[in-house]
Amino acid sequence: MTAPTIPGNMKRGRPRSEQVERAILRAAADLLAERGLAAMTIEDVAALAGVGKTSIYRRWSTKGTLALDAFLVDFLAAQPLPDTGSLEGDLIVMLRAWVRTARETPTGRALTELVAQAQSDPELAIAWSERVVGPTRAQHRKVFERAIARGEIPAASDVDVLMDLLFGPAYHRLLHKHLPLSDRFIRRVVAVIVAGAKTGAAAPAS
Amino acid sequence: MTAPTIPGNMKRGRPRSEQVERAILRAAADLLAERGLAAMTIEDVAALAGVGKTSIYRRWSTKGTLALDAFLVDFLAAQPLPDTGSLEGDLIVMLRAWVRTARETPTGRALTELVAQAQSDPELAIAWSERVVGPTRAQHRKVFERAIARGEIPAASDVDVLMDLLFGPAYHRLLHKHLPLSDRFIRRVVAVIVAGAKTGAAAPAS
DNA sequence: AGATAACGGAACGTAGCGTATCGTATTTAG
DNA sequence: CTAAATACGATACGCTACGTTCCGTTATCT
Repeated sequence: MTAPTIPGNMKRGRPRSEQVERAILRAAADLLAERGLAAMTIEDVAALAGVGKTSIYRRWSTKGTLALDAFLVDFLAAQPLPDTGSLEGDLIVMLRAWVRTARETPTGRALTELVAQAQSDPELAIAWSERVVGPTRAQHRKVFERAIARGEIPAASDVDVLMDLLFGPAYHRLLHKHLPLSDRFIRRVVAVIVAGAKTGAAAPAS
Repeated sequence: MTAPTIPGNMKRGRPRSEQVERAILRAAADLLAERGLAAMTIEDVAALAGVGKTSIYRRWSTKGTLALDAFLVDFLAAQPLPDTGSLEGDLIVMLRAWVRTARETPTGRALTELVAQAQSDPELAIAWSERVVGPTRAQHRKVFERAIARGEIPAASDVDVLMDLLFGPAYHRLLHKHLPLSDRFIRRVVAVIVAGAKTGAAAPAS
């Protein structure tokens, strides 16, 4: 875009400081964990990081996308790709890890607020979809594909629907808070999905 | 509380006007449908209703609870209690009605924003739980209890989990927008739940 | 050496919230 | 009929936080 020649290293002025970037993300992560997204202000992030607001707005256009970056690495790193040998075992491990992150870690508590913010911030909605939903689902898909390869569930199973059946109820309880995300809940959700999938109910016929 | 005597009609000054209340709710519903919750301001509602901001704050403490009242009646009225004779038929009717309301009606479009707002508005969260989630689930529960009475699914089935399996995936797609709320999605979600429930996978053993 | 761009700091305009204060209108109690 | 109580519309206010713009300074590339 900017350079018609070699795209390597021909930017002119002072380069952006990686140290500044790290300080901003660190401060944002701390404030996010401490107060939540709604109470985290850009001015506070700048003050805590010891930088000017300018340096934040130069890198992130909205509060939501900054929070997403502060949230992203830790969250994704906490989502395992299990291989217990059975679909049921794998799904329980994945759902337990998600619930544990969402409920017990500081970064996980930002989960609900980011989903909420994405409803009125189009840029965040796109980033959320591309950088959280996409990678997460790509990883989960592997588990179902291994189950298909093992012959546990029909090859024609609608994996997208099965993934929604797995995490939809979990997000549901997290966002509506009507019932706890208990381990019993996890086991029963997985049991119904696995039993239903094995009958071929998620396959094209229906 | 206020009267130790007859609680009937002993309030002193000028009573609140029902006409004002209706005008506020009408204006709020219109602006909610037209612009969404985030872009709806209390000042606009007051101007459109032809009332002072005072009259709004006298009745509702936050923007969220006002929007909830403007949203509530129409939404609940659009959720049927079917009796097709089979669990699968009933669930498909209910989920189709929910999806249709959420996707195609002006009031339904406020659904995502209300859930979002409830994440940072404790009063709205309580009201949402009591006035939307509670009544909705009470109605859905009847459908599962009829299926149990008919012997379609085991009597010990965890109906709460089954209801989360039904609406969790729908909210999931609505909020994350990663995939469409298609009729095929509805049929497959229901098929997996019914098949899984019939095997007894939602019962206490698991 | 000179051009370029990021840096921290500060000031600014904007928006919308929720509160307070007015004079007016409506109702009940006595 | 009078007085107290409360709702009414209107307006002004203080507050917070956003996102922008300017400044003089600093670092890097050609």
